[in-house]
Amino acid sequence: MELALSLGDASKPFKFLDKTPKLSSKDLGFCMGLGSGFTAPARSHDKLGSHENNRQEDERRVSSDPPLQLVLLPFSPVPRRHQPPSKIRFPWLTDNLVSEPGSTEGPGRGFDVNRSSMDDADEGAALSSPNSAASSFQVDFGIRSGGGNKRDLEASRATSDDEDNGLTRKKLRLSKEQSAFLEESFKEHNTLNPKQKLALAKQLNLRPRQVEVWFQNRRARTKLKQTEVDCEYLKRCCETLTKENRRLQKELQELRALKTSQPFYKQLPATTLTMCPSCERVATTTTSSSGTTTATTNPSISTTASKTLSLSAKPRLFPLSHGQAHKLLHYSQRLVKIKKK
DNA sequence: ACATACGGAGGCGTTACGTCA
DNA sequence: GCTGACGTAACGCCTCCGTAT
Repeated sequence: MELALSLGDASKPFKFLDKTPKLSSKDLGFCMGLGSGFTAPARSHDKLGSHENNRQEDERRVSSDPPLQLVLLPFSPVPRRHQPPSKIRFPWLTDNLVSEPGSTEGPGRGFDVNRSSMDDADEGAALSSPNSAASSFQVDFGIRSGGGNKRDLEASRATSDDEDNGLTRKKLRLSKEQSAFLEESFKEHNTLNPKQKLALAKQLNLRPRQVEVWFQNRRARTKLKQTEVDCEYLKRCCETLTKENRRLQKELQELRALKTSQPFYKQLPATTLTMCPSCERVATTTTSSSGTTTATTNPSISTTASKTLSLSAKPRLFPLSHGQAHKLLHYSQRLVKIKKK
C-alpha cells in the first residue's frame, strides 16, 4: 500500500519515476495517490519539489498495486509577510508579560487552557509569525461548548494548574469534531497555505499555530505509517529473495554433483541435444538415412539434463532474438552435419 | 546579474501531557 | 490510586527557498 502526494501538475500525478519538475507556487495543484503501483518519491512532492536532490533516495517505493488518485483544485498562494523574529524561550511566562494585540483581555486574564505554552508566544510575541494575523481569534474552543464532559474538566483543571505555577506545558486534546474536520482537510491537502490555515483555525476555533502543528504532526504520522508499510514490504521481498537464493544454491549444488558423477553432457554427441538459447526449448536432432537433419522438441527430456545443457550453454548470456536463436541452432546443426561428413 | 541577509515554512527528533489498561 | 505504554500536541532546531537589498 502506497500513499503518494503530488503538488503541482495534476495532470501527471504519478510520473514518479521521472525527475520531479520544479514547481512554481502558481501551480499548486494537489494530487494524492493511494495504492502500490509506483515508485514514489512522495515527500519530494509535498514541498513544491524542494529537497528533491538530497531526499529522493529514501523515498523510493516499489510495489505493484494500481494507484488510486485524487486530484483537487489548486489553491491560491498567499504572499508571505515579513515579520521580526519571535523566539520566546518561556512562553508560559510571556503570557504574563505580553498582551495580545487586538485582544481586549489583559495578560493572563480569561486564560483559556489552549492558550498556554508556546502558542501564546506565537501569538503574543509572535506577533510575528504569519499566524499572528489571526492571533486575536477568540480562543474559546469547541470542546468547551460541549460542556461537562471529561475533557472539559481536564481543560479546566489544566487552566487552574497553569494559573498555579505557569511552568508546565499545557496540552489540549482536540475534540472529535475538530480532529475529524482537520482529518478531512488533510485528506484534501496535506499542507496548508496561510490562508487555509487561518480559515481552518477560524472554523475550528483554534489558533493557526495549533492547526499548523496538527498538520505537521499529521504529516509525520503519515510518513511513519508509510515507512512501516515500506519496511514490511521490503522484509517480504528480502524473504522471497532469500528463499529463491537458497533454492538456486541447492540446484547449483545438485548440478555440480551431477556434473562430477555423470559428465554425460561431454560425451553426448552434439547432435543429441540442442537448445534454442532464446525460447530454451530442448530439441533432439536426428539424422535420417537420407542425410537430412531435423530438430524436434522433446518433451520427455529430463529437467536435469535440460538444465545441465542450459548451464553449460549459458543461454541467458546471449541476448538473441528468437529468430537469431533459431538461426544459430540451424547453423550448429549444419556444422555437426558437415563434421559427420 | 550576482551575492548576501532575512524570514517563512516544513521536516525531524524530542518532550510533555492525556488516556487507558 | 499507581504505573507503564501509547498517542499526540507542542517545542526547538535545522534546512531550504523566495525575496529584498
